[in-house]
Amino acid sequence: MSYTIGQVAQMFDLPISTLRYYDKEGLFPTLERKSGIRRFSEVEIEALRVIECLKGSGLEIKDIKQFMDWCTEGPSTYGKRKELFERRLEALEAELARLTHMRDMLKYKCWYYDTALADGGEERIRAMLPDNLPPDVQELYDAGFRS
Amino acid sequence: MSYTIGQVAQMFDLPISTLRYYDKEGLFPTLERKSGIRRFSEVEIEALRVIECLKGSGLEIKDIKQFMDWCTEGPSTYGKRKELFERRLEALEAELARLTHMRDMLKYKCWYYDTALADGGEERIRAMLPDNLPPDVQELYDAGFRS
DNA sequence: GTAAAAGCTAAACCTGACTTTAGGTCAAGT
DNA sequence: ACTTGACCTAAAGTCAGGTTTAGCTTTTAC
Repeated sequence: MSYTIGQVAQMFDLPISTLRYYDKEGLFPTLERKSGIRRFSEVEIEALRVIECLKGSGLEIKDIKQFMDWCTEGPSTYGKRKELFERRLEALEAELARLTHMRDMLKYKCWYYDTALADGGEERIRAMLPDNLPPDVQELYDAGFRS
Repeated sequence: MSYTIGQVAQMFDLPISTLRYYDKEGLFPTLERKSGIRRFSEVEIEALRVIECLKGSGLEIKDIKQFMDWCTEGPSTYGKRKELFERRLEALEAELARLTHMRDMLKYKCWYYDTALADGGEERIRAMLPDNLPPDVQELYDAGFRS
């Protein structure tokens, strides 16, 4: 069973141009053609599932291509694949920590403008700073800034 | 007290070109000049702290400019500023959820290749799928894919 | 007073991940 | 046979967020 590019585009809700772009970037190393027309098999469908996943974790196209090539190359590349995921996991955990911090900052800003709006001015809040904030807001404050 | 562009670049460890770019994009609405040369005051220094923070939370330059303009405009814009931060907070929480899911997927992939490497092949893992994984890995599996 | 260092602008260039365009080929239905 | 729709390529365009370049002017140090 094989699919045309249009069918695959529908299945994954992707523009056709994106599929052609992925192909051009080498993400479907074993993609076959019949008189010039691409025929996507289960292998490419599976590859696309992988691509969506890896993309979502922040990998760049060239790294995804590298991974695909390693998969084609066989068991001798298990180590490299593992390292790729380990590096990505480390980067993603750092990003999660950073974003968690940013979320606290944003919560603080929401509280700040909520209060300013209720007060009609920033004077009362500023008088609370930096040590007389409500306890739950105090926790957020360290992530904050002053504008 | 005022600073030259070079001094500010050093303070924030930013290229001079970036500061000029921010200025061109309108991020320093009250920046003064003396015979053509920029003089950064405390206001701009504070603006830069804000910029770094907002950028880190994922705001685009044009939204940061909007925020700066609202700050210049005064208390009548508290509501708009609050909404900006609320929208950003919502987007960031969605992103955090997504990345947490991706982290689990990556953990699963690390386990997968770690095991494949120890086994010298994927056969044993594949025989465990999808229901006979170790309990801690099983938790990660729902986030996984098959390659 | 002069030379080097630091500042200035406009405009072109860069990267990543696509998208659009222009012009041509292939396949399916009538 | 012919039209229509789906497919093809190469190359150019897009967007964000800068960076680089070329050619000036201003400031600083001696």
